[in-house]
Amino acid sequence: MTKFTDLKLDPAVLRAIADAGYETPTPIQAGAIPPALEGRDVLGIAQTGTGKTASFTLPMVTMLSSGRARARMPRSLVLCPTRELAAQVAENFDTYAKYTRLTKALLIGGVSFGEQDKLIDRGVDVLIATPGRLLDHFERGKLLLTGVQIMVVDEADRMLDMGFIPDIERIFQLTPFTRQTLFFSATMAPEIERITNTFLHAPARIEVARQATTSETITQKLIQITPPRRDQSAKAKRELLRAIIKSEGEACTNAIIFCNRKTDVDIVAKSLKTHGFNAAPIHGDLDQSLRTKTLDAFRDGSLQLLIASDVAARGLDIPAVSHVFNYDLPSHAEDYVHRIGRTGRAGRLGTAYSIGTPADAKYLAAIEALVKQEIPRADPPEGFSLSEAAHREPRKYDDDKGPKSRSSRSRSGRGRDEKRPPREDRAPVIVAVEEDDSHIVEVPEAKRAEPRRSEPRRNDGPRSESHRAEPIRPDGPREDRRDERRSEPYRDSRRGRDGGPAVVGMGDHVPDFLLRSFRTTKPVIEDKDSDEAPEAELETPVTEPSEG
DNA sequence: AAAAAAC
Repeated sequence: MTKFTDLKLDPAVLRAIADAGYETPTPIQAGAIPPALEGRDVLGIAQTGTGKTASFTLPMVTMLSSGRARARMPRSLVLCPTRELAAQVAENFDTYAKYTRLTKALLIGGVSFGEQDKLIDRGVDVLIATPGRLLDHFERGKLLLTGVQIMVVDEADRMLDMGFIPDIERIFQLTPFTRQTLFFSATMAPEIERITNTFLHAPARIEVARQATTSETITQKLIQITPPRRDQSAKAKRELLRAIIKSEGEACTNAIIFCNRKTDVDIVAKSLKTHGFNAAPIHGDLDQSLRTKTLDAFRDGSLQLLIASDVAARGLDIPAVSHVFNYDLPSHAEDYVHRIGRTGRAGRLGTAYSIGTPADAKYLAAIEALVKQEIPRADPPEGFSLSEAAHREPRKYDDDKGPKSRSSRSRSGRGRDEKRPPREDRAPVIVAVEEDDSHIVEVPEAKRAEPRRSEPRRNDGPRSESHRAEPIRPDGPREDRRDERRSEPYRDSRRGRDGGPAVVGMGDHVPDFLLRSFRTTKPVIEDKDSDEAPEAELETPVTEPSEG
């Protein structure tokens, strides 16, 4: 098995890796580092949690260790979709560049320009940025990108979701043609494919899925309630959430509670605090310094419950949490996987509860279609009852629609499916979860991937016509390069079966834990009479959001 | 029904 020491990394980097306690690269690292060190472009198709960050950090530190930065001309550039991810990449550089003299700057929004300007002026080897702030600096004339030798795009598909692609294209065009590009995405949506065809040159393509093992340690439960009135739904969900947290007792050492909307993040956080829980919100509308502080508190254990939007669903380096709660079922099915993947890491046990209401039926269907598994149903904690006349048994609404929840629930998956099939360009079913991104994880040989089968694609036709935004490159017209790519051993697996060992990974692998049948377990209630509630619960209801 | 990111 390959060791880091076999990878031609700089001795200073190897020392830092050894200090961090790692010996064996993950599949994405083993696949991406050698071509990166040869100066080739890399297209890494990998999820968070595969050791992706180190797969570009390590070769970058190695390649940049000779040479020196000039004022305002960074030698390399890493683009990340969120501020937290960018900060995390920066920490990664600190870890692996500690025995070198490389300098770095973190350019993210929400913090003042002054410090960032100073660093840029002095000259940095590595610039880590979110696209908006980077372009902001550029437009202010503080930054030259013509010295960029290596450019990394991290989580490209998320950039796509967030509408960053025009910015990314622009940034590509501001950097020299001769740069080396390391490009990472969890999926290859057509738009992503277009970008890579346009800006990557004969990339080595490495594809891996997350390791399945630790997912086996996640117990999933879905608790469905049907509030009698729609405008009571939020309140009922908060009550249920509290009841679940209490029923878990000591087992819940720390948890992330995901909501779909920022307003709900605030409301739920406030509600939990009011009821005496140690809780704090995090989402994109909060001040950056508060975001950082909250995350730090959660990491060091002084904060027990983190209520989060999907800003925290992916990529964030958060220590293993005992529980994940989906206050809302996510509207993007893949986010379910990302969210519950925040628990059950590193072989520890984790529990993921989701709260469902009739309004979430189509989200639930999409999630279960994606993971090809029913989420095990569970009853609300014993003793839980909705306030007012709410019942947990689904019952009909007062309008003339009739009863709809119970019978439609189990079937809704299939039925919905036909109407709205999962988009083809979505992720292949890559599910599972495990170590955080910033660590290098040892993957047992047995867990390594089988080669991905090439999958039939329906329309390969006119797509290539859309590559008109082609920059002029010194190395000749587009056709030439396309031919070159065709003879490339690492080329796109979908275009040929004889590509050799190009693809490493388990892209279509469905982890065992999703295929085995679940036992529906009832929450264990130790003390049946535990009605005792913090006094706050009785007196301070949280203001109901105006709904509808 | 949304989140994220620039001021």
